[in-house]
Amino acid sequence: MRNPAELTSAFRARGLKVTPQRQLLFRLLHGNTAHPSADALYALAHAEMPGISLRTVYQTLTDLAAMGELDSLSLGGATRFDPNTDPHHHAQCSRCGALHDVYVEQLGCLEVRGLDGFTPNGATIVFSGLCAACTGLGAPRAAAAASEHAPVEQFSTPTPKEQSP
Amino acid sequence: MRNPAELTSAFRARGLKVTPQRQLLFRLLHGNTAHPSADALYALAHAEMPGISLRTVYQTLTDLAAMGELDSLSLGGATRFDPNTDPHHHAQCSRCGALHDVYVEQLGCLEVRGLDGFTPNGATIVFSGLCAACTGLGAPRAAAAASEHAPVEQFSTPTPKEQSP
DNA sequence: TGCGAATCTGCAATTCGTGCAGATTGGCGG
DNA sequence: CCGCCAATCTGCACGAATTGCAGATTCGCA
Ligand SMILES: [Mn+2]
Ligand SMILES: [Mn+2]
Ligand SMILES: [Zn+2]
Ligand SMILES: [Zn+2]
Repeated sequence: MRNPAELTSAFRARGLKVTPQRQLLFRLLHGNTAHPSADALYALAHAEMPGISLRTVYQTLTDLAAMGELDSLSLGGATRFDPNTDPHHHAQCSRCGALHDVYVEQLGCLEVRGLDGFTPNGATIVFSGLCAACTGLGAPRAAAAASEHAPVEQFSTPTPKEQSP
Repeated sequence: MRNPAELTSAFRARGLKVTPQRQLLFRLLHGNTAHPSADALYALAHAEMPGISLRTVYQTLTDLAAMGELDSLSLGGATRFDPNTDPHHHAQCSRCGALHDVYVEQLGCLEVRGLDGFTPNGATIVFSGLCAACTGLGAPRAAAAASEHAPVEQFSTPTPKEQSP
């Protein structure tokens, strides 16, 4: 999603008002890589603005998502919001639930069977496993971890050439 | 998941009882490719056994999933259950919500960046688009259809050689 | 500065499940 | 075939995550 200043313009342009509640959320979301839930954002927002309502957080997140400034992820449990709208995928820790961005290339080499008649418009990939912090710790926390038959695939990692943000 | 007769043995073996409610659900689920929600199954079950409780449907689905006889899918909205536990992926229609099985090969050729420290255990792919029945019809029904920035990738389809079920 | 549409906030209502407790029943032992 | 009792079932309360409402406020243009 764009920065707070740009969002301010974008909102005004659409006839939407720029309230202090919205400005706070713009700020809390910009560059946020935690993929927070509405509740998590409410906690952050509430710390800086005790009077803000959870309802307003939901409303603003919905608006931003509708404007394409946020992606929303339904992975079981509360919906998580993502300010990073670049095409990318995710890796979710089955123990702590943390979500990390993952960039996947060469999607074109996949051989897909069963799409007969279905017109794909995009695909979402979610890797499941243990995050760095949880590796080595006990079993998964959530119930939905009955993954005994999960295919342990191996994925190639491209040469880690420099990145230019 | 296994057939009703095998499940009956499996349940008895675990000290679990085989009640008429469970037998009915075994039958309704076996070979079911609709990826039904608990509610949908309850509707089917209720037609044949008016007295069955929704609670029992939930309970049985949970048990079957825990035994690895069913996979459960959290894709937003109600959890969907899948008797097909072979490793596979899904294509969901953004208009009617229908889910179709999709088999993906060559996962190993994917170049994945960002998994630093994360230990992947498996991946789930969900293709989004329009199913055969909905192709040509209006826009998506559900709200979560703000997919203006969805990457329209192209996937290769392997030679449709015969299948031997 | 004023006004009115857009917002905000608090709370009721929904949707999807899960926790409980009392009434039933499957399945083994006698 | 009979009885027992743990495993189940059913109905309902409760909880989490959202969404619908309505009255009180406030942003932003005139
Ligand atoms: Mn992301
Ligand atoms: Mn399936
Ligand atoms: Zn973790
Ligand atoms: Zn469809």
